[in-house]
Amino acid sequence: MLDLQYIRENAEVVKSAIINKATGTPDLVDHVLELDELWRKITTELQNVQTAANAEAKKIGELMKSGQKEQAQSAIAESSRLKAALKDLEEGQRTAALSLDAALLEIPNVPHPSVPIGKVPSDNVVAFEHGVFPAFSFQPVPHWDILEKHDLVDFDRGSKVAGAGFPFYKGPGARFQRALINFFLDQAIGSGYLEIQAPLVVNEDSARGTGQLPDKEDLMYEAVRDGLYLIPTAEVPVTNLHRDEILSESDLPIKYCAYTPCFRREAGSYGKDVRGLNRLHQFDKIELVHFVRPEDSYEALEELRAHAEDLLQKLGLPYRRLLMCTGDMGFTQAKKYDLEVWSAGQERWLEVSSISNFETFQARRMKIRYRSKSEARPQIVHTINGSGLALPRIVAALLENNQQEDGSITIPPALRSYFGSETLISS
RNA sequence: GGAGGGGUGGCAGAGCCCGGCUGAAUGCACCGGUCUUGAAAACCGGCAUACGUUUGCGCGUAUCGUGGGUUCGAAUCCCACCCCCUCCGCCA
Repeated sequence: MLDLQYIRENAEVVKSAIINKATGTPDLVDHVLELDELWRKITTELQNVQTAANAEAKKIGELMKSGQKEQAQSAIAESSRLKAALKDLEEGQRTAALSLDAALLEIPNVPHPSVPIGKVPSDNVVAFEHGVFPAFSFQPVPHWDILEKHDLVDFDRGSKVAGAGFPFYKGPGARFQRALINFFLDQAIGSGYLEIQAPLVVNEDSARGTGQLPDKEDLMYEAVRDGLYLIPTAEVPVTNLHRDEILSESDLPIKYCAYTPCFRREAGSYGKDVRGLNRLHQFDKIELVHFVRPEDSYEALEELRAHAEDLLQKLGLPYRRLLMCTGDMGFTQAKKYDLEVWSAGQERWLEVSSISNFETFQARRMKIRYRSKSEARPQIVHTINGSGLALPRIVAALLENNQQEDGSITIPPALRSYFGSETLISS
């Protein structure tokens, strides 16, 4: 959610943002400004009447005390008349506020000036590439063949027990996951993050706070009876951790890392995009979250990005960093990077991390503020988050890139102590 | 599941029975100052949030879990809902 005053003062900027993000019509801005004006008009009038009513009530108290009953009676009559007027104004204000809030929620975050303007994925800028593609003396196979050969993941029984996209990981497959989780967490802790174990369900307020509601409810599994949502990412509970709080400036920056399973309905996908581990309804991810002062947020974005890239480098995975264009970056982000690893068996890039600066967009909804020494009022923090990292596609890329002619898989040195051996072979 | 207690400012905690003098005592934290070589202590002053309005000082409105009601007037009385805590039971 953007600051209303900002929209008033920067209407054209916000309109361009809507156009560049292709997320609605710029008329929304005018609509918001009209509703804002209406709301303010009603509010001013309402407050004037309230002032009169308050004065009258106070007068009555004094008259009663001094025994001037007659004057008190006429004041009571006047007060009753004001009260009737208040009712209509209050109703009008409420209606105006609801419309205004609803319209405001339709306005996307404004992209940072450094974000390229574009509409489609091909407009994203490849900002960085690292590593070399692995060379093979044989034809490398996609990871689903490897998973089957070594019996690492059981998709069919997962389908039976839960549904498509809910696999069982078995033996070395499960162990490999656990190794990655521990490796990622230890790396994050070493970089100064505080480890968090978060609830895997959140309430409606939390889902709204990070922007999953109102319009992305199809993304989430819902426990209707209890009004809870299964988290689509740890970003939701971890960012909401400080909802409705005023932090002290000395608390910042706050950096959390959290491992959680993530649940996504992801309706409407098909084909090779969802083959194997490429896209699942439940997957594991380590999420990194920063709460920072506004002036520090772009530095923090690069810092978090570097932490995520460091993991890929330590795993020896060739990857590239995309700077997402306005049309492909999402509603709530001000700037976003995607990290993609090269998957040699499928010969394609797989997205494994998405790193974004939300500026005040999330924090304003959640009322996460801090007391600043230089400002009289509490300031809204900036939030930044990114995956560090999402497991399934990392598993896919590691299996595909490190496969050997004899069918075994070489484990990257950084993971060996976690996995317990140098190679993965059939048990 | 049974019984009881409670939700007040950054935190702790009065006020509620007996409605107006309470946007709210007091303490802590925090900020500024005096003192000090410096710090601590002591002392003095400031300090809820949001919105509206104003060039500004300021003024106004709302907010004591949420929503509704009674009343000229509600933190305070009534109703509903949400949440938390304690004890007992059950259980990993």
